[in-house]
Formats: sequence, structure tokens, C-alpha cells
Amino acid sequence: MGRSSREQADKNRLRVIDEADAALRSGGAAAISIADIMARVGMTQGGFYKHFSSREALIAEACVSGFGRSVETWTEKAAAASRSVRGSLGRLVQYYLSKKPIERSCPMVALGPDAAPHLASRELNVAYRLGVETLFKTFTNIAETDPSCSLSQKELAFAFAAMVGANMLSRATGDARWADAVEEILVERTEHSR
Amino acid sequence: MGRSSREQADKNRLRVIDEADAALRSGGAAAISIADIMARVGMTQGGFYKHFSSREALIAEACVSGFGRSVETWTEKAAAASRSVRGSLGRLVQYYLSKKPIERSCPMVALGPDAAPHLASRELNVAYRLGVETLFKTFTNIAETDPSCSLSQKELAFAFAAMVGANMLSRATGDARWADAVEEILVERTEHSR
DNA sequence: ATTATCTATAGATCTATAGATAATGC
DNA sequence: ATTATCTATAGATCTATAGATAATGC
Repeated sequence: MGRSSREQADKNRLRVIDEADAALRSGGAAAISIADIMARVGMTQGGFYKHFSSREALIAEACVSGFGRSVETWTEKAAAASRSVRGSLGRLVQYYLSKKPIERSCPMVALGPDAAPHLASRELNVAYRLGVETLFKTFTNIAETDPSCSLSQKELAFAFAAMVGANMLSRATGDARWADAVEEILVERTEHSR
Repeated sequence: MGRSSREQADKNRLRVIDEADAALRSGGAAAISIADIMARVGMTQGGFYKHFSSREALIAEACVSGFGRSVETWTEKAAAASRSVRGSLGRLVQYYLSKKPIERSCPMVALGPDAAPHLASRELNVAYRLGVETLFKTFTNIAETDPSCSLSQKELAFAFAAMVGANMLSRATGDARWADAVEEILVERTEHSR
């Protein structure tokens, strides 16, 4: 097999990023093996460096991509109709904390420990910070346009941290207690003032 | 240098666990290199396997040790006198979310992603679950004996998740916003009923 | 002619083991 | 005699690079 068309090469690049994103969400940065990911895309490791300058560069790009995907999903889930939960923020919380395949977690949780400045490349740390900032902005935007929610900025930061912490704890322990408590309280708290 | 005394060997074993605990808190399971840790203790890697059956076994033991240390610290901090915060639960929250050296984080956060059942050894997953359970028990015990705190069990689980999430987010992003919001709200909420 | 991908490999890890060494403990 | 530790190394990674190959794009 020889060279791909420019168009195909661009698609291959995106597939590599998608696979890296999936691996990151499953096992953090430690789960990124260039040979593995290239094999999953159907290529060999040698081709990797025509697309990315280093493993670190791929991780940072996958982080950007993962957060981008989360922003989209959050917006969709908040907007979606739901019988059980009336407010859009409540719907987002319910989606975020409902049992999902454990192998594909939120990038905030999957990358949290790896993204700290003393461990991550500068690129990854920047991508993570920007990603969290963007997701929180999405969160507050949804809250502001939700008439059933009247939380202050500080209370929103609190709720956001609780959501993320509960996700991490329930995922790691397999005990839904954390996710359930946060979901119930936040859904109630964004509806009782309607 | 030849053989150590039985007493010295036991001390060496504990020093290996302490170094592993420090490495775990700094960089998660990925930061555990047997040669590194043994060198830090002043030994060579060959001696490792007289003390531990495998790298995974050391990680699990370090996890147990780390949680044990946290339980002790939490109890001390809650009991300590403080001018600024009156309730013992508030003191614990303040300690847990105050700026600490980023290199020595809470085991719940440092090991969270590594401890999930599809990634960790069974030993590590069990140690993590037990550790979280014990820390939450410590948390609720402190809350129950604190007359300024009247949170329900569900609200305590919520507060606990918020604390952990804020710790992870502030540590990873370097932005104290999450820690500050959770600290202020929880300290206020455990005092306004006094 | 250019270049995306492949094959092959250098160099640097890291875990675990085997056998040697020397101090302990009886 | 026993055993905690050391030296040395096998075997298995993994990242990154060099040079070959073959299809694209002009």
C-alpha cells in the first residue's frame, strides 16, 4: 500500500485523534500507545509522525477534541425534551450523572490528574484549562437561560465541582451513591423555585 | 553492604511504601517506578521483590497507607482549634481545600482514574473503595458530632463529592475558583444554624 | 516530483528473575 | 545457615527516526 490522497490523509488524522480521545477517556494519558492507536486506525506506527510532532502533541489535540465533543453533547442534552426533568440544567445534570459505559468518561475526570502543570506538557495543561473553562461556561449559559434555576455564580461553581467529583467517585468505586446524591439534590434545587 | 537486620528490613519496607505513597499522590500510578523508589530509599531495584510480590502489590499497599494517613490528618484538622472557622466540619473543609503543595494531593484525587475496575488490579480497586468509604465515614462522624452542622446523609454525600471535585479541578487547572466556592459555601452552610 | 505510509531499528525505558555477596541470627 | 540486598541481565515494552515503497498530483 502506498500513499493516500490528501483528503484520505486528513480523514486518517481525524481517526487517529478520535482513537486517542477514546483511549484518553478510558484510561487517561497512560492509555495512549502510538502503536496501539495506529493499529486501531489500520495503520502502522511509522506513519504517525507525518501527522503529529510527538506523543504529547497528540494527547493535547485529543484533549481539545474530547472537550469539544463534551460541549456539544452537553448542549444537546440540556435542550432535549424529557418527561422526568423539567429544567434544562437538571436535564444536563441527569445526563452527566446517569450510568454510562465506564470506559468512556468525561475528559475532566479522565485527564484531571494527568493535566496538572507539574505532570503535563504545557500544551496539554492549556488544553485542559481551556476545556474546563468552556464546559463551565456552557454550564452557566444553560443555567442562565433556565427559568427554573436561580443559582448564583458561586453556587454554580459549587454545583459544577460536585458533579465532577461525584462522577469521579462513582466511576472509580462503582458505587452510585455519589452520583445519585448530587443528581437528586441538584435536580430538586433547580426545580423547586419554578 | 550485606544483609540488614530484621528490624532494619521492616523499616526499609515502610520507607518503600512511604516513597510509593508520595509518588502516587504526586503523579498517580504512572509515577511508580520500582528503580526510582528503591533509589530514593537508598537501595537497588533487586531488593524490591523480597518485600513485595509485584509492582501492583506495592501500589495497593501504598494506597492503603495513603488513605490511612488521610484519615488521621482529617481527624486532627477537624479537632484543631481555629480562630476563623467555628465548626469542626468547616475546619476540615477549609483544610482540605486550602492551597497545599500541589505535589502531594489527596489519594481520592490522585488515584481516582487509576482505581476504576477496568484499569486497576483487584487489590488496588478494593483498597481505593475501602479508602473512600473510610474517609466518608470520617467525614460523617465529624459532621454528626458538630452541633453547628445539620446536614442530612444525602447532603453530606453531596458536600463530600463537591470537596473532592473542587480539589481535583483546582489542582489540575491551577484556578482556585472551585476550591474557594466550595469552601465558602460549605463553611457558611455548617455555621449559619449555630 | 511529491509525500503518506510501511518496514526496520536504535535507544531508552521498565518489570521481574537469577545468582553472588555479606551481615545477621542461631 | 539464613536471608536482605546487590549486580547483572533477560524479555518486553515504547517513542522516535531513517530509508524504502507506491500512489497521488501536477
